[in-house]
Amino acid sequence: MIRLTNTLTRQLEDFQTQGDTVTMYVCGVTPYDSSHIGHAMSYVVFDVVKRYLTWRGCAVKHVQNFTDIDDRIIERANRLGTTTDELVEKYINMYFDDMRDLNVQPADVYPYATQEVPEMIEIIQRLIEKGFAYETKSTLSEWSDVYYRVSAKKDYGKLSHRTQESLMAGARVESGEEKENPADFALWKGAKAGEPSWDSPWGKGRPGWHIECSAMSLKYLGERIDIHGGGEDLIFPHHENEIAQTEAYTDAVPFVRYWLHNAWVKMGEEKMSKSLGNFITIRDGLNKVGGDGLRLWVLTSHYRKPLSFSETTLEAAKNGADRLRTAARALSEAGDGGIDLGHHRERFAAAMDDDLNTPQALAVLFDLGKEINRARDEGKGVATAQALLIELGGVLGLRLEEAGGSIEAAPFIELLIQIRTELRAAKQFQLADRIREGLAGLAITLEDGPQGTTWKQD
RNA sequence: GGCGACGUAGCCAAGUGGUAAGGCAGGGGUCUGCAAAACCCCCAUCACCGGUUCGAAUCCGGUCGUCGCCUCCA
Repeated sequence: MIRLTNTLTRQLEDFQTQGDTVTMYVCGVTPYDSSHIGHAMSYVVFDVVKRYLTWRGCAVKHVQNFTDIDDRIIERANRLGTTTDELVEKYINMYFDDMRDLNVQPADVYPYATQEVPEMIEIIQRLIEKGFAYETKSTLSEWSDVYYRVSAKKDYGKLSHRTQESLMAGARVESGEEKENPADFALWKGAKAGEPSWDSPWGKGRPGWHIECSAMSLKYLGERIDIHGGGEDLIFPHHENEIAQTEAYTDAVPFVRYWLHNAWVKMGEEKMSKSLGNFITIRDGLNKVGGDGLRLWVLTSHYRKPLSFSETTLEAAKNGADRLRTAARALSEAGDGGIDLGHHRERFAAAMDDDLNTPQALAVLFDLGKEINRARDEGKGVATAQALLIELGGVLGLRLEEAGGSIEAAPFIELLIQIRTELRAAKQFQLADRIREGLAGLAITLEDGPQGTTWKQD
């Protein structure tokens, strides 16, 4: 039985699906800049959720949005003298490149906020009709804003576990906004001069941030979904507001069965974030330690605990990934090496069942790797055990079967290895070493073993 | 101020009542043409104080410290 911590109840709950297919909605990025390794953490975590559920026999339908219109995008496009469309396209492409190299499986649908505006308008209209929203004149725009009326629903605050009173005390009101209540939030923003806008019953404007996820999850996954995920910092206000809107609109409660949130990446003692400027991009991380290295770094810590970033922890993860890869790839005859494979498989599943305890699951992989190495040193065939290591590593999204990096050069490397093997057999060690050193200069490491020579790319 | 999380070896990090997983780094060996890898061995009593218990890192109370959300944020 898989158990997950549900943010809504703050409890570890048994995971049960409502239908044949698990429906999962994950909040995507706002593509106005490169993604940093904090984003990598989130998408790796939910990729592992999906891979694990799939491994356990569930079909999963995964939807992830792109917020392709918002203040930051407009501001940045203006500053760079480009259009919001061009800016967004550039960073979405970059995002897909990052995810590909991180071995994150693509979502089934990637809706864009700007392409779902009619659906959002329909929801907003209905919310107004039902008394959950109201139109007001903004002093910043010639058109109207529409706000969600927080006081209209008594369970507002249930996800973040806050009372309406405490929220009203802390709420901020931008100048020019004409809200009934400081805690009310925008469903629709009247267009200011020069902003991209869409026609609506309230004039020209654009959707508020939260409404897109309500519209998209409804459209692509239905009124009740199994899993909704995202970073911890989205709990309030984003997900709180999503619940309010969606449940007010559909009356189907709960809108989401399991709310899952990952903690943040910390730089030293602080949270890594765009606004603090203390981030490193996914691309930088990939260049330093590769896809498996970066994934392993994320998964060595539990997803609900802050993840420590430093050059040292990143390097440690890379070295750990190399260790697993060595065990998985060493040449060997068929056989289980006398290792109890079922036991390792069960331990792995037990760790993952327990709220996705990836640190423990990884410990199982390292144990298995050690047993493989030991058995192989004793001359036993371990290919079957290696297949299990690769399979379980694959559940975590690791690509242990691959040499790492680009494999276009593989045939040439294999040829050099063959020549070097002949040179060594002829005791031409100087020439053999020149080949090894030359490859080392190209970031290719050769390792000689009883069964032959293997290589890996750093 | 409200809500929440955390404090485990040099570093990262599991473990939530029965005498501390795993990884990285480090030290010592074995193996190897050399190297790398691998293998073997070594390396903590869990922030502090008090309590409950036969027994606590794990439960309760308190102290100190750190961080997050409450405003855009994965």
